[in-house]
Amino acid sequence: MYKDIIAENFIEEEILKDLESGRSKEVITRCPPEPSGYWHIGHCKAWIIDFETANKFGGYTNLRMDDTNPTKEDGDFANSYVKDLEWLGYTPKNVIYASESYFEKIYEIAENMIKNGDAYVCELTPEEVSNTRGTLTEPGTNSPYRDRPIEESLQMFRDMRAGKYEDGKVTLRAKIDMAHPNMNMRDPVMYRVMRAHHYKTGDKWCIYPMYDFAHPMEDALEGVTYSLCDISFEDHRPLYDWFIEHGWGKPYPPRQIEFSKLNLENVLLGKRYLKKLVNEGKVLGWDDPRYLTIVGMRRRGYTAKAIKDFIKSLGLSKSDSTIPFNALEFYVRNDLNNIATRAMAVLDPVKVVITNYKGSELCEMQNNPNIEDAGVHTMTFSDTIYIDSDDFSLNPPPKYNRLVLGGMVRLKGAYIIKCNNVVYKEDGTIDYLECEYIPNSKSGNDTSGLKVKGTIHFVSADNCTEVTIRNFKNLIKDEYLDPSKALAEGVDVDEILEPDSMTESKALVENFLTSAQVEDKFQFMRKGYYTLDKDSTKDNLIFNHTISLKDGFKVK
RNA sequence: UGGAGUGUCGCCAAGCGGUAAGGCCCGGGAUUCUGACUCCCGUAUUCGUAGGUUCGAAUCCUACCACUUCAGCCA
Repeated sequence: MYKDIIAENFIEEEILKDLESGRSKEVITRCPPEPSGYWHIGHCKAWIIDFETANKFGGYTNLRMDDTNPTKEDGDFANSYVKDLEWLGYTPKNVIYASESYFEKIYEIAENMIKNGDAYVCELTPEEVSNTRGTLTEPGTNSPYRDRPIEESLQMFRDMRAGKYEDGKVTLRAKIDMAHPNMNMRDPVMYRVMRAHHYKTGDKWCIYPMYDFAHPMEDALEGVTYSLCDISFEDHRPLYDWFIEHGWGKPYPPRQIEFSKLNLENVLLGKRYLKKLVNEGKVLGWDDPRYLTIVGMRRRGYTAKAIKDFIKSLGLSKSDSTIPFNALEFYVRNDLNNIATRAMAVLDPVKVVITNYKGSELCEMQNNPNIEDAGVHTMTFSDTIYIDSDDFSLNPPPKYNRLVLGGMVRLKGAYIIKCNNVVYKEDGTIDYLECEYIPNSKSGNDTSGLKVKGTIHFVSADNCTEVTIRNFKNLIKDEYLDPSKALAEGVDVDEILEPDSMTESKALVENFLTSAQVEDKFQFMRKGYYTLDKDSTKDNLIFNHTISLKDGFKVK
């Protein structure tokens, strides 16, 4: 059944080899978040790989909360993952809480390992453990408790569970090799004493397994065959394999394979920094449209398809890479172009009076010219309209084919107009433009024979509503390609933040937009893509500027 | 002489001994009632460096160089 599968990346190649050699029989993966923060685009890469890989080989993926540290976790996060995954279009086969499903079994495995002489209870303090670990170039030294009798360790471990030791006093350690060149193999801690209320298991446990021990056991107990993770766990693989061998020891063991993580230029992803900005009120929340969290991107107007297409376009490798932000934007525009409803919106209005026209009439407007059956909606053309200020110029640059004094331009979906006069206010600014329309030039019925170079958008005074637009710039100043690194090096948060990265402005939009629902996506013609924000009220619609259209017009 | 990993176009990335895919970005052109979309065309004599093996190497061998990463009772 896998014979006709063609591997498209190194992970799939490895899987294929395993399947052929009989090392594994099926492809079951897991997406294992620790419920301690919101997901961002970096996590997305991992989840996409987990789901797409399993799916390709006819397997499945579980969502498993890797909740082994109660001091950092919260059930609300766990719930958010289920929602995020659903939005991304992935359905986990099972939603599992490691604490709830595996803690008892992992404990049993630990006892067995003690009995087999593979683990011992150590009474070194955290500081002593650290001091005896050695350095990158020097071996560590054995714990004085390393060779205590098995029976003694077993009893002490049971006492640990029974709550007879204070937090931090004792640990269960794997007996491996304190001189191992890989620091992870120098008798790593398997269990620590920690009295903290767990969001799932409450106060049932006062000892909790460490990630390095718990993860492989969870994978094995769950039947996961491929534990795909980012490259930072590469050094842990020997330990993963050691625990599988000494703690599990059954056929078809799970295999960990690592891939490089996603880095984006100029984007802040560090959990603690995102949290800091949220707490200090510098952003709207975890779902701030400037954040690359799943909820943030969603609120901004990015689509799940765009995010997935982007990540898939990157390919899969183990080399360090940092992707320019515009690579993501390409896929956002691409998808939005296909699904966004077209609408007219004037962001900076200039009033235009059509001197040879009275009243109003309806015009048809395609909802989406790229989709055959997207239908049309009507808008009105009348004697008073608004156009955008940058579509009119008194001193036009070369090749400017919008409206100029004495020139003609087409109003998208309506008539060709000619500007005859500019009426000024007392302060010298433009009050309004006097234009004439060409009667037989209506879109769809144009018999004027006129050819105009430009087409601009407009909104009719009798058919428009004022709305609020939220405009975004990158949260981080351009010069900080790696903001997390800058922060880690001590640069102040306020220094790396782009001032005024979110601004509000007003716009005049077609009336039909008043029936838009939150997250509905529109293309404001010739401007960009906008999404209705959840902060909208009946009287004040707020549109988030998702992304601009590409602008091929270059002055000079 | 700690360990592990990575080095192919500005950014990603195929390539798996037979003579450098593709995408993004960029440049040029066509089309256009969105200066969008779409469509053409262009962009590495060269694969971290130096040797070697071979009829033939980005692919094999040797050495070197650069970068990333690991010393939580975090995950």
